[in-house]
Amino acid sequence: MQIREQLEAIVNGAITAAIADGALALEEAPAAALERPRDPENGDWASTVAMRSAKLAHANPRDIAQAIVDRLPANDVVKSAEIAGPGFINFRLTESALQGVVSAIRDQRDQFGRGTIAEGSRKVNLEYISANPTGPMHIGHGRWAALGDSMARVMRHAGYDVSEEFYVNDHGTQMDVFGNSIAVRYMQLLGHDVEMPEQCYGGAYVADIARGIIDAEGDKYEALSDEERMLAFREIGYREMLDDQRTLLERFGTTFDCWFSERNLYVEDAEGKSAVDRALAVMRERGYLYEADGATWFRSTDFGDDKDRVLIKANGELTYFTSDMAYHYDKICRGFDRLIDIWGADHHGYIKRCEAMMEAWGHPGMLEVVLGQLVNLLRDGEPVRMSKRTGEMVTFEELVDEVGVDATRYLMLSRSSDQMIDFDIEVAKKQDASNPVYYVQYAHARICSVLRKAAGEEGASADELAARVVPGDVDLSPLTHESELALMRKMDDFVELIELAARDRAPFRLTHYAQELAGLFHQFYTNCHIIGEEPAVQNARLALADATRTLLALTLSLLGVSAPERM
RNA sequence: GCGCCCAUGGCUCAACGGAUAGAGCAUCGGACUUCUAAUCCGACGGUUGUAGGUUCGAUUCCUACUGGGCGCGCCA
Repeated sequence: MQIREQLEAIVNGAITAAIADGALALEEAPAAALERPRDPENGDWASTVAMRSAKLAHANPRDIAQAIVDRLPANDVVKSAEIAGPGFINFRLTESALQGVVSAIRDQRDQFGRGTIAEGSRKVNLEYISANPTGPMHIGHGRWAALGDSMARVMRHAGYDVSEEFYVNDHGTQMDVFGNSIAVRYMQLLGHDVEMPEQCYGGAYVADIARGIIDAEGDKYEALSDEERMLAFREIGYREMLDDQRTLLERFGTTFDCWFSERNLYVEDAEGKSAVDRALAVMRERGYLYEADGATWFRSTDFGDDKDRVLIKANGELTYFTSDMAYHYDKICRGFDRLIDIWGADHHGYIKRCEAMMEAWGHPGMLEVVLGQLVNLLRDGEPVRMSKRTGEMVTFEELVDEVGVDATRYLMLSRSSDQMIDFDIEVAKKQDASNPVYYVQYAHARICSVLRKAAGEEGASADELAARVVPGDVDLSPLTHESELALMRKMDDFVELIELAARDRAPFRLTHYAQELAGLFHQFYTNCHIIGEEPAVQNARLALADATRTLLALTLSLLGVSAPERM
C-alpha cells in the first residue's frame, strides 16, 4: 500500500472518530484532503480538511484540526502531526515509512507506480501526427510524435488501454497533385520542356523521387499518358514517403498500433457501400444533413458550431471533413471508450465541427482534442526557416540528425502542450547544464558507475551489478540523513505524478520530476559517501542509489528518452 | 469582427483553489590527491500584464481590458 493510502486511512479514522463523539458537528465525513505542502518545512503531507469543513461545521478550523489530531489512531507512518497557519494539519512521516518506498521500487522495478484507472473510458484511441504522405515531416510533427508517444506510455503506465494510431491521408486530391509533381520532374529530367504548375509540390525531395525512378526503372514511364504516369508516380511517391515517415518515427522511438489508410474508408463492401457511404447514410437518417446550393451540408450549428459544414461539394466531390467523419465513426464502431486526437494549434477551428459530429452520433464528449501549440525553430536565437542543405523548410529528420533523439524528445516534452516552443538548435545541441536532458542522464550514469565500482567490475550491466552488489534483504534503517530522506520523499511522489500526468495528458510533468529526482540524487551523492562506509550503511545507500537508478530509468523511458549507463 | 492558446525574477519555465510564489540558465562568490565536477554549496533577482469579482484563502476560477501567437474555405 502506498504511503498516501495509509495516511488517508489514518486521517479518515480520526475524522470518523471526531464525528462519532460529537467533536465535529457534521453529518457526513469529509474527505481527508491530503496534499503535498510546497514548502518541505510544512511536513511531508498536509490535510486541509479542517479549513474545508469549518463553514459547514460552524467551528474554528484550528479547533477542528485539533479534534482530528487528538483522535489519530495508532500507526507507524505518522511521526508527527501539527496544526499550522489557518488550520493545516501537517504530517511528518516516519523514516521507516519513507524507507518503504525504496523497497517498493526495488521489488516492483519498472512496474512501480503502475496504476489501474478506476474511472471509465479505459479503452483509448490516441491519434497523432497523421502527416500527409506527400512530403517530409516538419518540426511540428516532431512535437506531436514526442507528445503522443509519451502520452501513450504514461497513460498505459497509469492503467489505460491505449491504442496509438496514425491516420494516413492518402485519398485526397493532394495525392494526385503529388503524383503529378513527380511526373513533371521526371519528364524534365528526361529533357522534356514541361513546367511545374502552380499549387504543386516544388520541394527538392520531389525531384529526388523522380531521379530515383529513373535510376531504378529508366524512361519506361515516358511513353505513358499524363494520367497513367501521374497515377503510377503517385503510388511510388506515396510508398516512399510513408516508408520514410515510418523509418524516421521508429528511429525516434515512436511506433503505432495502427496505420489507418484513408483509402480504406472508400473501399466498397459486398453491398457496394463504403464506410463513407454508411457514415453519410447514418447522418442522413438522423436528420442532420440537408441540401443547399447544390451541396450537401452537415447541420453542425445544431451543436454549437459557427456554421454548417459542407460534406458533398456541388461538383460531387467529398470534403476532407467527410472522410474525417467516416473515420471517427469507424473508431466508434471499433469499440473505443474515448478518442483522443492531437492536433496543431492551427487546426483549433476544426474542433467544434468534430465535437458536433460526435454529438450527432450520440457520443457527446467522447472525443478529446489535445491541441499542441506550434514550434518555432531557432538557431542562436535567430529564426530558422531554411535548411542549409536544401534551402527549404528544415525537416524533422534534419533536426534529429543534428540534435539527436534524446535531446529533441526531451526538449519537445519539457513544456506544457499549450505552451509555444522556441526550439533553438544550438541550445539543444549543448551538452552542458543548460540542457537538462544530460543532467538527468548523468545522474543515471553516475549511479551505474557507483555500482560498477562497488562490484569491482566493468563489464556487466547495471541490473546485473545491482543484483550482485545489493543484498536482497538489505536493512534500510541507516537511511536517515536529510539528503537521503529528501530523495525518498521525491520517490514517493512518483505514484501521484503518474496519475496527474495521465489524467491531464501532460507528460511534460515527468521532465520536471526527472530533473528534481536527479538533483536530489546529486545532492545525496555529494553529501553521503557510499563505497567504503561501514557495511550496513554502504548496503543501504547502494539500495537507495539503485532504487533511484530504477526510477530515473523508468521516468526517462516514459518520456522515450534513453538512460545511458556511461557518459 | 468572432474563436482558441499564452502573459510569473534579465532569459526559459513550475506551482490538483492553499501557507513566506519555486527551479534551471545568466551574473557574482565558493568546493575536485576521496564512489564520474556533464556535479555540489552560497548570493543576487518578484506588486504573478491591468482593473474588478467569487471565498476562510486566487498565480490558479469568473468578467472586462492590454499585449503576443494561431485560426476563421464547397483546401487538405
